[in-house]
Amino acid sequence: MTKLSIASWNVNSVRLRAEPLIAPFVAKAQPDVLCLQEIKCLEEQFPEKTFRAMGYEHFHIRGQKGMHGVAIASKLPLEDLGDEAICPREEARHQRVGVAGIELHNFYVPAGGDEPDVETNPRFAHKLEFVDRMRDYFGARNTKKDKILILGDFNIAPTENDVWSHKQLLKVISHTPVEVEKLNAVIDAGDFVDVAREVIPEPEKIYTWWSYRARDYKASNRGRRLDHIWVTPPLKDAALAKGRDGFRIYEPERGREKPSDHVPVVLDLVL
Amino acid sequence: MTKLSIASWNVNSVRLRAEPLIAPFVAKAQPDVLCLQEIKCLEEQFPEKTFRAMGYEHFHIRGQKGMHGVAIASKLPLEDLGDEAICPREEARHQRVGVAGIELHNFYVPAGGDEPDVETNPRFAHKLEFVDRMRDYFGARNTKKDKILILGDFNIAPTENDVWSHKQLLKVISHTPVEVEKLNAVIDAGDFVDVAREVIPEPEKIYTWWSYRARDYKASNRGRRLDHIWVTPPLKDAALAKGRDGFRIYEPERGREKPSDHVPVVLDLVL
DNA sequence: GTAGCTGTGG
DNA sequence: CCACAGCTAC
Repeated sequence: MTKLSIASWNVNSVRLRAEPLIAPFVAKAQPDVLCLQEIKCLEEQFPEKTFRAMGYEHFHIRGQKGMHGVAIASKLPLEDLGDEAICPREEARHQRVGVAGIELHNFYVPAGGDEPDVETNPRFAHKLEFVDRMRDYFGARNTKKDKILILGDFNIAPTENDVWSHKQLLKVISHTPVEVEKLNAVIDAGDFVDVAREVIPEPEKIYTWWSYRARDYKASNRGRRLDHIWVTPPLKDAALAKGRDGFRIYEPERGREKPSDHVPVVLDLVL
Repeated sequence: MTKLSIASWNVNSVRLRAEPLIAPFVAKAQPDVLCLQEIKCLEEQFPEKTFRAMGYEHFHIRGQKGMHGVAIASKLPLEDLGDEAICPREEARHQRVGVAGIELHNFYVPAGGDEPDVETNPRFAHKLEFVDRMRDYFGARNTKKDKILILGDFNIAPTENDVWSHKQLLKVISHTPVEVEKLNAVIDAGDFVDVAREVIPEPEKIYTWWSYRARDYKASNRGRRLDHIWVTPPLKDAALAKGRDGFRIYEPERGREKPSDHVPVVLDLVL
């Protein structure tokens, strides 16, 4: 019976957030594995020293100049499982490692631009194709037997209670029916358990992201649940063992000085 | 017998420095009049509120979008003496006010670009013309009788001991012979007293600026004296009354977090 | 609103 | 190295 705690956080530039935001968070939350999205730097620019000072010795980084990028910092050794066909390596939106006997996938799904129309907006087309490739990949895996945990910024808020206003967001990318349908197809293809909704059932609202554009994110509270942690059936008991206490959304991080627009989500697995 | 203390500081963006850099400096040094250069904002963007909180109620601002710009914040009333023909108002490099019976000029002399050649570098030509216009202006004034104080970032280090290496800077704009000659012509034309060199004689080194490009400004100490305070003869006794103690260069300001590349210089006048 | 980019200016 | 501008992206 060991506890493994895994965090996911879109930090919107790791170089800007490491010292002032991520380090204080880690001092409190102490996750064993920290999965980041939108690191916005090349691998060689990742501030490893700062993370070593926080107690992380193992790294797996997929970076790009200035945009996107994902990284995993871990207290436990990471096993390189090789690249998968979900997106080209240079897109720096996906990485896969083995940790503590679990296959861990960290995703930064494309945001998709403004217009929810694949004819006029190639970014939206790219987003939908990306999610289709996730579906195809996990559909081809033996997810009923393999211990797989996938997480990250999926940039889609699937249910009515994952957004502040279902009605007002139906035509806003992140909550359009076509995106929601495709995300649910990934769930079905991989037999995934959506941990957040398992421990915090509908109709309770869940948000992990609040736009920078609001003057006071807390007052207007127009959030969305864009960040997710899913597990395959062999990990379901481990993920739900601690119930609601085992899954935490660190909402106060949104209220810090110079915050990310996303907050960390953390899952304690009891293995 | 009243004391009037006047500061000059090229702050390299007043919006960025007001709260974190200028306010703490003012809390210590308490100058009555604060003359700034390179405010890098329009008049309406000047953070007057922050300066009011520091005790300054009177303002005279010459701003431009993003570049250059000079401003005077004062605890004593400022008299608008009107614009002078030294540079077009929109260039935002010069202002003139009356304060405590003194005519005060605040200058931001053009930097002059890289190549010290008027044929190939129009910025250098502009700088030399600017200094010529200073010479012509003060040459036409009755400087033997009028109480005039001029200060600011003159962007010229006149003497060998105003730079870390006379030899290495002879062809570097700020210390070329043609610039030094023209700056000395302003001194002569206005019968000015160079207060710093009066109270800190040669060969002592004096610097007010250290490049951002040095990794450690203090270790390499490759400074230049680009910021000056000069007075006409009727103010000489007032300016020198306190001797060396009356003229201070706040060098530690260069070592702060996010500093300007210039440090403040302050003169106490005994009137 | 925030943070990258390239380019200019210092 | 630093800070604008104007740009793109989220």
